[in-house]
Amino acid sequence: MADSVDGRKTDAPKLDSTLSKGLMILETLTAHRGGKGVTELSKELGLTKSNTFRLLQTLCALGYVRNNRDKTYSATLKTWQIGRAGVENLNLREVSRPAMQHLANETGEVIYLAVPEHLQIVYIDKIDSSDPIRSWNPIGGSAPIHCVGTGKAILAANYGTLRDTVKHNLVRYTDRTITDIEALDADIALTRKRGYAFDTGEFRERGLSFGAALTLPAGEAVAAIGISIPRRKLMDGTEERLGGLVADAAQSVSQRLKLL
Amino acid sequence: MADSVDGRKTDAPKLDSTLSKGLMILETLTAHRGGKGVTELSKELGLTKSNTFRLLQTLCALGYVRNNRDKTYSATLKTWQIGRAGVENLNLREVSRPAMQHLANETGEVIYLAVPEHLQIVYIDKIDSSDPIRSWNPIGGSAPIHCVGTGKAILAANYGTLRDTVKHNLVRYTDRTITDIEALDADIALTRKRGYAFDTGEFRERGLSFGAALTLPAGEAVAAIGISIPRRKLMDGTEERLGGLVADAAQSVSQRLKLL
DNA sequence: ACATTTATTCCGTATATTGACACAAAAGAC
DNA sequence: GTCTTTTGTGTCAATATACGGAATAAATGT
Repeated sequence: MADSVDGRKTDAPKLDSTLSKGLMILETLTAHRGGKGVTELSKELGLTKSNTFRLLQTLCALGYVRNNRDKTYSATLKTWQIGRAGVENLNLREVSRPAMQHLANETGEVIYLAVPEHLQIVYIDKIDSSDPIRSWNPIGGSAPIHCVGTGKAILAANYGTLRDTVKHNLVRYTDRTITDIEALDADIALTRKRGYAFDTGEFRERGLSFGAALTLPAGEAVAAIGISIPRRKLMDGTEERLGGLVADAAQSVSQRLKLL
Repeated sequence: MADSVDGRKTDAPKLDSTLSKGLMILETLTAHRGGKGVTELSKELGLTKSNTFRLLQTLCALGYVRNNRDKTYSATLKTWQIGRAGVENLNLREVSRPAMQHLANETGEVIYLAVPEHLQIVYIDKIDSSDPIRSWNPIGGSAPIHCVGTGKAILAANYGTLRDTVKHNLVRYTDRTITDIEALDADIALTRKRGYAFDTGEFRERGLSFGAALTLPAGEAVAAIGISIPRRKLMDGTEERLGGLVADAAQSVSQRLKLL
């Protein structure tokens, strides 16, 4: 009841503490360039030195962590390798690439491929623009689902199951962020009608984005393709053009997904 | 002394079992497309159903695993996201990209970026060739350090510290694999002399590769750039040309690394 | 040389994890 | 439709497991 906002440090509600701690250590180590010492880690995570030490030992034995010769511990690439297998399994990237490339050529803007995760979307692929002023989300990065193009597109496709969950999580990021469920209802309806989602700077003030969902035969959205542009580039007709393009691209990829 | 070759199933020497089991589950789930049931998992890993169940619960609570509505569990992308941060920290990819792209344009072959990990190298980036018959290592994949171009390049740069370790691990993969330490000594010496490593099909019969190391100011190799080509493409002068190119590329990237 | 910080080991103890069993809810057989 | 089998989920006591504190060792700084 106390961890709804923070959700991090937290009293464990009822979970295997040792696994939990081990993963915390892993997270901490991967997040930090270079190694950390035992003491440093234990303080940071509020654990005993002994405990931290033993956890590190097993993480080493399992190959997730390396013990550098200067007595400092750092994460190996194993975590990434394992995680990558997961991404590869949904070979969305491969299937989506051609359409994304086409979009990139056609628009010259940054193209994203994103999948839903909790109430966020995670970018699993992108094609960069040559424009020096361009969107800066890295692959692996995430954004709230209710205020970016890709997210709203996915939301629109699965609104039945998602509406109630997002309802209480409409966090504000900019003036334009939709924080009212009724406004969201309307926006989603519009999205469904025109076939693409349009984010008018609801997450980052100066960054607009378009999105359209990739759907399985069952109709469920598993990902979305998106285009991001700087606000200043928005001109008459731009919205319709980019929106149409991204919708077409998503359509064509969804088509391919059926054949797998 | 029993797990030096295999290193996998293993008798735990003395490690926190719960963390170990939890990570096993995570590995298994990420490796398998689609979800697995708790019974299936428990059988596969030789654990109790209750135990598996509880571990899954905590993995869910921590966001690493999702419980699908058909009662099956599957890995989320969290593992990957976390691991990715680790890769991002060495922003080698960013720095290396231009040189790799140049190599790709110049040669039309597959270009790899690899980092050492234990006695292997892990591919952290690549640029694909349009050639239908091309190298097939995925990003995130790995290869033995002593028989691919990138690996041997790294080996050559850090031979002082690595020689003794690889000495007992010269596993054979093809007829050409170097399994004799003295032969390796000679090959490494040659590599240092000419500035690039040349793998004549020592890992995969039909796949040749070139490699050159990326070194830090201190002289330590942290990664390598490689070119892979099908054996049939090897002609007079090809070796010198590709070797020279990859050496130059690595040189230029190493230069940039100094400025960070 | 001494003081201080850090990594590593030891060990008795209690807590947190475990596995057998029980129950519920599907799935499948017929 | 009922019965059987399989799967997911909860319970609970037993004890093995992981824990924390203190002791040691190694490194670092002064």
